[in-house]
Amino acid sequence: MVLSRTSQYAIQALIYIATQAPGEPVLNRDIAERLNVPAAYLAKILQNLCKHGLLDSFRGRLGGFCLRDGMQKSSLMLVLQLTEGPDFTKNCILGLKECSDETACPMHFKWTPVKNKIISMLNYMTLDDLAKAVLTGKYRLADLPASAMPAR
Amino acid sequence: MVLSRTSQYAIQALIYIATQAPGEPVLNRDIAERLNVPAAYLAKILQNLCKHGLLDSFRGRLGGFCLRDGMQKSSLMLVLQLTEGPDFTKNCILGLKECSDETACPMHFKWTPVKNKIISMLNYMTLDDLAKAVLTGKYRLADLPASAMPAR
DNA sequence: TATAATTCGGACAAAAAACTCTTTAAGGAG
DNA sequence: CTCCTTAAAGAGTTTTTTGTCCGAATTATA
Repeated sequence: MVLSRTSQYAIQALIYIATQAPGEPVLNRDIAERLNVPAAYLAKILQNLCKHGLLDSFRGRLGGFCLRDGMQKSSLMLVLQLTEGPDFTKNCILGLKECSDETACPMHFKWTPVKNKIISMLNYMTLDDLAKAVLTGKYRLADLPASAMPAR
Repeated sequence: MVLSRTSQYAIQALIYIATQAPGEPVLNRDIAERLNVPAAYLAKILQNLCKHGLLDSFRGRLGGFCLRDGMQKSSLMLVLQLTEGPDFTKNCILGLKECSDETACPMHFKWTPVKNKIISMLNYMTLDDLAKAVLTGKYRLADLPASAMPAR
């Protein structure tokens, strides 16, 4: 339901970076390990976020990724527009090319208000908020690794 | 956003069948043409819906597909559980294997109420309702074919 | 300057989703 | 019984998404 793996990885990684000291580059390897996602794939995703200006990257020793200045306040909507495409909220739930108040699919008027709830939620939540939530220790950013699973 | 092509085709086809005279089998070919979707692919989808008891199918002359008795009242939720898998509403938006009120991802408590809106909408809408809406002529079940596009 | 650590970029591979083709079985009508 | 029409079933193809690999470029430090 709802998000591609790429988007999920992107959001997780951005939140993780936002929990770290700002200005201190975070290693792709560390993020991947922490989130338990494939490092090489994650690297591609982070590179893409760099290109779009959300992250800064640094090569060589002491390199890594960090949030570009000000981007702690980015909404999830902004992130998803980068990973899912600029109009991922514009699509008709039944896949019609044309679906608007004037030329509506039979679900349109029921779906639109629900979609608007999703959109406001995504606009409302920022990386900062989510990072703060994680830092309280009450929330999980990734599944526990198998090694941390309780012995059955 | 939200649904696979397979699910979209399934819903469109079911609504279309529900708009036709009950008990009169509808040809796969006709549905595909009407909805402008690949016929061979649609056939697979309809076969699957048969296996799960939503449709009845008949071979040979006068053959085709029709809604199994009573299934006009099926909710979209039921349909989607067949096409997307039985717990497509259970997944964490960030993709965590474990995400519940006790072990929550940082989006969990914001996402859950929105997800519940989606779920009630899907439970609420039935094939019958949607078919009736289409029959008013105010809604479109498929994009206009290129041939029906206004000359530029 | 040499070295080690890191991202970058491109090509490649595997898996999943979307879609096609071909053959078979079944049913209705002449 | 035969012919035509239809869905069923299975294998195969294409496209997209996800994931891997490797060599090159960049940077800090010794």
